[in-house]
Amino acid sequence: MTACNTSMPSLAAACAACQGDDPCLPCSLTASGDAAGLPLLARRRVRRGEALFRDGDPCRSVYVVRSGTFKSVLTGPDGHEQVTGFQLAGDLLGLDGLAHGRYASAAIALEDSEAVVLPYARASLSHVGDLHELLPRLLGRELVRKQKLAVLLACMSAEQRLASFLLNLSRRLQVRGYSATGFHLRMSRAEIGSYLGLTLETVSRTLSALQERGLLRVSGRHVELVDRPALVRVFGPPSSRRRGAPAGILLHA
Amino acid sequence: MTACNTSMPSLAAACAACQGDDPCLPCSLTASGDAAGLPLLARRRVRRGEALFRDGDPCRSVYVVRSGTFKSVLTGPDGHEQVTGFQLAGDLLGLDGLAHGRYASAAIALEDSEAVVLPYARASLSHVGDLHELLPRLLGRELVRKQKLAVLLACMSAEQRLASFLLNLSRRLQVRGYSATGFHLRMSRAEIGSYLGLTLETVSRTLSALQERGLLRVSGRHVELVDRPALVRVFGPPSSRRRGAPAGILLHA
DNA sequence: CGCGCTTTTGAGAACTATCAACCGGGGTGG
DNA sequence: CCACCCCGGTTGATAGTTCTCAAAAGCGCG
Repeated sequence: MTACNTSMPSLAAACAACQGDDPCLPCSLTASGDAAGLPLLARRRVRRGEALFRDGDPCRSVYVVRSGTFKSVLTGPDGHEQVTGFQLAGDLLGLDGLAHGRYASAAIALEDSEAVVLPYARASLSHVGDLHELLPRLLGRELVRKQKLAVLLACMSAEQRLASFLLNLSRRLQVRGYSATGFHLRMSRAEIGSYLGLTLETVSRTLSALQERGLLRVSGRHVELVDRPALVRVFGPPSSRRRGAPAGILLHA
Repeated sequence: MTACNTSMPSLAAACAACQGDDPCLPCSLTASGDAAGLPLLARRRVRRGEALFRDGDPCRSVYVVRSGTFKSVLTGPDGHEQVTGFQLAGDLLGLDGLAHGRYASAAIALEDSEAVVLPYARASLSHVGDLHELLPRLLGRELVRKQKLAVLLACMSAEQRLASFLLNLSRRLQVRGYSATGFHLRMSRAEIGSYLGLTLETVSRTLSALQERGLLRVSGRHVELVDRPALVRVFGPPSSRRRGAPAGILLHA
């Protein structure tokens, strides 16, 4: 793990979820609110299946996942759900509410989870280190991620989407101190499919196919990445990418 | 056009590109840099095919399109391009550079264009009204747009993608004072396809099909939206959406 | 222990990509 | 001035991927 080059020296210590050289909200924030002389930050416990907030709710805070897993979902009038993201410990939630003052998506806990509340009133924000400083960078990072997701959806095959998803998840778990090769999916096939623009059957079938080829092993929601290089090579031959997608624009990179 | 509820009263006047109730960078900014007591802002002229900036360039400014049209593109090592967006007058460019200090995408002019430079040094930004205040909202808005694009790519058919694209373009042109029913496409079929995750052949075919059904008329790059209600109805029957996509999550909404 | 939900697997259909040929306009150069 | 070429767009035939519908198996949970 590389150093955290955030502009918040008071929060820079003990940054465990800092990925690469990106600025980040250090884990110290999620671990103990009053560390480094910060004011105590409220937390919210959310049980599996419950919502941290719903789309349409007025946005008065953004959140940092402290523990557990969330999914971000858009809900249509007909009740159908579209998953727009999965958030692990250290990830931000609710940034899309900054646009119009109302959350654009709901945050649902995929297991019993906890989140730190970052009130978005200007006065409160100034208290939280240089969050005000940092916010554009964090938002920019989310923007880049959504952009990568859009590219993935625009030009990757089902197999490539799944490989990208698993490699991305693997890396994020590793950064948090979990195994990079064996892990437990907290989301259903249907949720994965919704996120990746595939049906749950295609997700299941594609996982089976990857297993058949010896790239990984799946048993229900447990996944073992057996042959990581081969998984990366799924994107390899430029001709295997649909519509000449730029390489290196991958979720896991 | 509704009122511009920006928090920048000094810039709120003469806001022509303000869409709906979103906060915006008023056209006054793009029209005359020194209006409302602002410092003169630099402009850059970019000729058709030229780059305002390229991916990888250090990000020291964001831009507002003053006139013309741009495309945002990611370029792979193999030279293939992936279009990630189209920007018209008043739209922002370069926000994805705020993440890591380097632009994630290049901005290429689709016609002779001009852009206002907003230096991103803190000192400079403070000069530009409350841009510092406004930035999170603008970024949030971009985030929501990219999210909608991802949803579109995840669960819409080719026909729905095209309809969404055209309706969105129509609305944006209308807001800028152009005809909402007849307009000129500044981008090629290949660029549209790249953006929408389709091949250029499918774009062409789908446009022909929509014309065949009398929903629009196309001749090269000229488009006439003949039956707008029918175009909206393309999304209508929930069963016609792939994978139960949430309605109302459309680009043109 | 049975019920419901998730997952797997199959067969067929639908959609879109791919390959290929053709058309048309605009600019270039003879 | 005209022929030619190049580029963008259109259209056709075909193949491939993914969706849809369907049934059965696995698993957790009351």
